[in-house]
Amino acid sequence: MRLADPARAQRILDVAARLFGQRHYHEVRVEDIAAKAGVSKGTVYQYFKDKEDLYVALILHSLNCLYERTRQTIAGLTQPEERLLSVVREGVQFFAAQPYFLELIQRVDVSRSAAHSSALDASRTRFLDLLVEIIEQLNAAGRWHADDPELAALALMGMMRETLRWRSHLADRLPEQLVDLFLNGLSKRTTNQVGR
Amino acid sequence: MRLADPARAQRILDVAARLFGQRHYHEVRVEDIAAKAGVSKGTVYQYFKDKEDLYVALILHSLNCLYERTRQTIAGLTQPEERLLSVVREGVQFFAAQPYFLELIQRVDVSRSAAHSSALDASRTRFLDLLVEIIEQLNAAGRWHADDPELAALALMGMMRETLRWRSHLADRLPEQLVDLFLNGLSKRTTNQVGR
Amino acid sequence: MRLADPARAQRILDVAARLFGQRHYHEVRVEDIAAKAGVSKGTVYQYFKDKEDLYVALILHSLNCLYERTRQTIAGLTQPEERLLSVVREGVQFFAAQPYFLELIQRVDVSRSAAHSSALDASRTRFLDLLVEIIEQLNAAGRWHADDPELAALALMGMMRETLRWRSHLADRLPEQLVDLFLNGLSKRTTNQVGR
Amino acid sequence: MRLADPARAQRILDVAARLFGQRHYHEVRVEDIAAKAGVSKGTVYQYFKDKEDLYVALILHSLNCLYERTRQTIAGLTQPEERLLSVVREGVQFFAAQPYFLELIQRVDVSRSAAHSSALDASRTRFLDLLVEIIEQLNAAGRWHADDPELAALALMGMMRETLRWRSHLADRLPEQLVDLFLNGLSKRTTNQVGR
DNA sequence: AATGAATGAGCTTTCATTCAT
DNA sequence: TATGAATGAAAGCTCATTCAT
Repeated sequence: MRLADPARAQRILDVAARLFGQRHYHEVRVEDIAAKAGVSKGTVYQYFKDKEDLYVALILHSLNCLYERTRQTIAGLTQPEERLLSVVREGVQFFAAQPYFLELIQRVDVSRSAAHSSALDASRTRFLDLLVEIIEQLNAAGRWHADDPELAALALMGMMRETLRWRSHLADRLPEQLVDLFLNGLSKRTTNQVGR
Repeated sequence: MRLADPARAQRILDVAARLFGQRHYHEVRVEDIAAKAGVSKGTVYQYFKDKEDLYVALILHSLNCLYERTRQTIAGLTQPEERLLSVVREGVQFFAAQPYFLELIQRVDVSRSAAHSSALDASRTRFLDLLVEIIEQLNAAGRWHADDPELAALALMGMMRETLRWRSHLADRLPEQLVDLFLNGLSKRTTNQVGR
Repeated sequence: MRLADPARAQRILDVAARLFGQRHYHEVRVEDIAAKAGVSKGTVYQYFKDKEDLYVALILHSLNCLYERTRQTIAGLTQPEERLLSVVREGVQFFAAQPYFLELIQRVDVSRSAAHSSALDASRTRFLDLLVEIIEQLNAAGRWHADDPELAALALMGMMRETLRWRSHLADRLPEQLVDLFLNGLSKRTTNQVGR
Repeated sequence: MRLADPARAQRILDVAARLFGQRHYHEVRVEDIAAKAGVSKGTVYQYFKDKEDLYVALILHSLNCLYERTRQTIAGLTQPEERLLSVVREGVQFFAAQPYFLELIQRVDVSRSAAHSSALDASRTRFLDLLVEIIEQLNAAGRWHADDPELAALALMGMMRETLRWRSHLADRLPEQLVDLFLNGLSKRTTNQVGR
């Protein structure tokens, strides 16, 4: 039934994204989602098996959007530094536009069902792998070096998340600042500048 | 009369810390906390006004422990690089020992009460200020430079949080790795090494 | 969808009236009301915000019924003595039919909410004013005299309440007896008889 | 154990009288009574079997005080009119001094235990009989007439209760007003005046 | 298909009562 | 005897889910 009316399912997802971002899973009532989406409670259950199903669908859907968009953006770029900046830009832009989603993603632990858990985990890993890949390209280019690319990727994600959390209003310059910090740390460099 | 067992409140706090770390606030039942602490529901309410009070007390208590411990540790150190490493070490150690608490801290948003909110915020800010202070000392020492110390502090916290979340089993070398990454980024440095 | 059964709210009110009359507010469980009304707990809360809301709705509804009925009855009567007897008759009949309600009315003090309190008070005052009005008509007619009409009205209400409380089984002749007592007291009168 | 320390039991009763008068039985906590009486919860249970026992003891005790005081006062009076006025005066004074008690008495229905119920009923009846007796004396004196003395007694009690409830601040003149109303009703009398 | 009334398990919180000290 | 910490039954209320219409 999930496909009865895609536009309607999308509207439900949109509303859910907003509400789940504002309050925690257990604080958002299915009734509220239905009301704000302009449908009835029963309709929500026609498109989604249950509340958790809606929640997981929402996360997977959004993560997928971000992933695909980012993939496309970096496809046209050759320099790993440019790719890195693009990934960060996409991420910052995406989360700044949907601030609630930042919270949402780290609440991946709600799920009880194994199927859901692994789907979520796969989606997360896929995005992380994108970062790891780019870091390995940085290594390969010989201008930078990361002993442990995955650790570096995690660190970068953490930097994005935490600064966005408290600095979302200053998101404009954030990507450059973050990439600079990530690549150069606090070293008093004279060269190796990135991002104009 | 039966005398108030001083260990009892602590045991409740300990159990609560574990459970709130494993599951979300709304998924932890007061009854479970009581049961696992070996007391009755009523006893929990004798020590804490309500569930939120217990929750906030827990966070404040733990944050305070971490803060005080860190404060003491860095008191004896003169080099800002050493201080930085110590703070990260304390943080990593603390959160690795109580993994659940990592989740806990970023759920500071539960509280509806203004009093609680500000207390939590103050506690968070106090720890952040510790980091900012050290970063400013790094600046002052002339060996490093951060344009925006608070942003850098946030970034460092994010790095710690995210890597710990997924690498808590490899916490041993983490502090050095993180400080290296934070100070030097991915630059191919020959000098400015930290952490032995 | 299942259509809202208009009789259902009424059935809940009826059951609530009976139970709140038999036992005190705090001794009546919402679950019992639901069970005796043949609905579930949740249904009660669909029709009424909370227990107090149900309670207040109940009192206001009943008081209003009594008031309207009484107003209509006396509208067709010209003699104040007849009006007085009618009011008492309506009151006695109403409370004899719903004995529990007598208790209910004097428990108007449950409400903590200002809105509820004033609504209840207004409803009470409105009925009292009806009595005061009639007593003033008795004064104006010149056949009777009350120094303090409101005090007299209160006294009459007290007489009704107390006698009904213990004599509800003899409610038939009560209105005439009460009016006689109220108008003539214990005086050994030869004239001024009322109530045929 | 009820007699371990009469002064202490009395203090508990006093406090209980005040609290039970201000709020309903179920809204007064044993803990509050204990605290305001300056004893511990356990001590309350040393003097009274349980909460209901305390409650019933309180009512019986107070009713008894009123009864005995009234008995003594009217013992020296010969005219039934004077006796009547005295009874009303005692009642008004008693309830005006302890306004909470007015509420308390009509909450005699809390008790589940048959023993308690009958004790309370007996106490109530005893006071009512005092009134009935006086009314019969009024009849016997030939100056007044009540067809149904018990009904008249009930009516008088209701008048007292209801007017006191809303006019306790004007309790001074109330006894005379009530007795006048009770004896003469609203008749435009020229004689048969009572109360100076 | 869509609705929303109805359900009832489940949660927080209170408080009379007990009993170890 | 006095205490008050501990208990746990009980009650109010919520909300995900169902299903008659």
